[in-house]
Amino acid sequence: MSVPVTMRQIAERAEVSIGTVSHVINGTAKVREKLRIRVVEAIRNLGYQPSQLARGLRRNQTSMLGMIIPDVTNPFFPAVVRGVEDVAYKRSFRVILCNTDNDPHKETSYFNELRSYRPAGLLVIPAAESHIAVQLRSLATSGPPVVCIDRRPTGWDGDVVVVANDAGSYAATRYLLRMGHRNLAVITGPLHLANAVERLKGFRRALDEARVSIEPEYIQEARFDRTSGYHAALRLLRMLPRPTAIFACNDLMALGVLLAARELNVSCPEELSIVGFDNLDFTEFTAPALTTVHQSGYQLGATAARLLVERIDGLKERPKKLVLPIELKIRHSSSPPVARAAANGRGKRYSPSTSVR
Amino acid sequence: MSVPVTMRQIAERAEVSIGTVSHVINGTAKVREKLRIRVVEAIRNLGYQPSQLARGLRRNQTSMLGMIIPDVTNPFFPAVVRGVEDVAYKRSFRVILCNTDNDPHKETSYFNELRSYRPAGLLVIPAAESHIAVQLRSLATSGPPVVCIDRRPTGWDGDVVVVANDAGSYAATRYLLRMGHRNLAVITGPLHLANAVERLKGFRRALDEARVSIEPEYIQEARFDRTSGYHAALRLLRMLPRPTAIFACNDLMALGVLLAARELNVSCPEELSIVGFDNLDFTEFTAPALTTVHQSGYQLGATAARLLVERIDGLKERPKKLVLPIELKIRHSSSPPVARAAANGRGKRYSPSTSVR
DNA sequence: TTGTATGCGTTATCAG
DNA sequence: CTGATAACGCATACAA
Repeated sequence: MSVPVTMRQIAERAEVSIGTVSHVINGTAKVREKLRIRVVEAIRNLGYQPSQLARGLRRNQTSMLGMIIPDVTNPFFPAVVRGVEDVAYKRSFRVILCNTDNDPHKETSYFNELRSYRPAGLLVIPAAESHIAVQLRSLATSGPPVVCIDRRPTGWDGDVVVVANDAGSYAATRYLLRMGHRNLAVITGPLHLANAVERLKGFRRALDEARVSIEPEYIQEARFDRTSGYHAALRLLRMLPRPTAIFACNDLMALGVLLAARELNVSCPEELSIVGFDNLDFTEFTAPALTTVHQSGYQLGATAARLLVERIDGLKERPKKLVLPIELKIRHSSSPPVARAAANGRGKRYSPSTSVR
Repeated sequence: MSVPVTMRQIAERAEVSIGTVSHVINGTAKVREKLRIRVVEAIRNLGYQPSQLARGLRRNQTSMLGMIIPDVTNPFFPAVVRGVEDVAYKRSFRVILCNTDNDPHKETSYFNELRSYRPAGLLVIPAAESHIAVQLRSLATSGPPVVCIDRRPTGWDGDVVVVANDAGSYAATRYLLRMGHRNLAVITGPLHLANAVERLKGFRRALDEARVSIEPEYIQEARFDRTSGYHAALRLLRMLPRPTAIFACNDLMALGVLLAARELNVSCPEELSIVGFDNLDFTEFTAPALTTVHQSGYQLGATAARLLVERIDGLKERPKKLVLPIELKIRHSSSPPVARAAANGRGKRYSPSTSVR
């Protein structure tokens, strides 16, 4: 029992051929009940566990789903992983997770290595500077099916599951505008990322429709993390006139904004409204609680996994682009601009009685 | 180029035998420079990628590290994963992550399946009701090395990396006692978990040393998540006399306590001091910011991975238990008890002038 | 229905 | 140093 038990041993134990054993395991041929039982018992008794390595080699396919993500530590991704996990597990696929650390080289190396394990399918959330599209295409015909999540790498025209980024920031911006803000700033993600671009686009669209103009320096590009959001906010909050509202294109950056505001003694939401994007757990517990655009990481993952499984099952339709809906969660980091903001030089739109609450 | 290229093809291309190719790839024998170059070029040109499946089958060992964790979604674990990732990657091991959803069955099935991929080593953070110890032992001699992280499953006497749980809660409790609290309550994790028990033990030890007694109902067992922490806090806060301080054995539960306190209009820290454990990111941003016991998930993972790699390299010493240090982070959810608390019937230790701030 | 034999892509053992 | 060749554990086409 110390050395791994193989099919041969259970064949001997059950006094059948090794081929028969394989058949009862895979249900690939009818086996006389008597023998079947003997085989099953032998398997149980010897605690036999088929070698995935041998099986995969022979079939040229394993039952693993490879999943490549930029950073487990980013609080948005774990929910996506869970979504994938749950639907994969039901279909008896196992998911193996690789963390690229947002490093394109690591991404490439994981990608290649993963492939050589012959996974049934691949799920990838591209890294920031990902060049993965070229490798992805190379296996478009021959390799396992791939679906990209959350970000579409430039040059990739296969399956993709994303959220309605554009609609999300559009809704957030409209909300700010309706409350009377005219001095809006935005902190975007890295603009070589498709989703960062889309979020900026939604923001601009809302502004254009409302015929509100924006100074170029009110558009700050950051890296989707807290620190870069914090620094961008510092720059913004020192500008004159100071923006009365900042839309941060994800919650991590919104948190950075909140921290910067605290540091500069700019009160939120009285002097500064902040809106984020993602609806991460912590947004409920910051002070004040963050208004944000909700997107479901879990649904993102689950949907992508479902699509991937369909592809594995042989779905031949042309590449799909699935877009998940978003929802604006209004909490306490946003309010109408108050007179104090007007002191910065813009017109007064509120009487002094609209005081700080 | 559409079908995977094998060693045979690069052997033909380089006009050498397949064995030679293997030798240049693995450096397992000296090869004449001329041939070596030809081989290397062929590999580059054809974009050859060795089949990990075949290699693993032959060697009965792959270069994967299997990692089993209860729940990616639990904010403490991603840091651990990152720690593992970083040291593994440097040694050119790839880690494959499996999420058990805290389900012992899933844990077992992942464990067995993982084994059949012949990973070089296994890292496991046992699930709550884990019975994995028995399977772990079965492979103690024959299977790949295993190191357990964070929790030692009952019955497992192999390698383990944990934090100084006992010392952590001891420090937290002493701190509360020194500030004058005498009416302490604790919310523990599931008490079949070794680390939950240790944290409770540290709490008790501090109390015993200070000769402060505690009513049994002031010790509430919960499940290490926010919801169960919330409910436990609700129960606690309705007791008379009401505790003036609650030590929650992890931050998620501490957050639950904070929420419960808000709901019941019990102000923190004036009427209730809260101390957590873990020092998750969000603890800095709650209102008030949480005092908590810091433990480094990253170090936990990195240390465990280092130990595992040593074992893979053949380290034969007897099982190690590595204990990582902790550190108390004092923030704003804790303060000396005030007179108001005394209204519950306990002695007055503070003059009324120590008012609510 | 069941057994036999071949090959999946490598590595490792041996001759040469 | 290099080239055959035999496993590794399994699935499968084919024979019986």
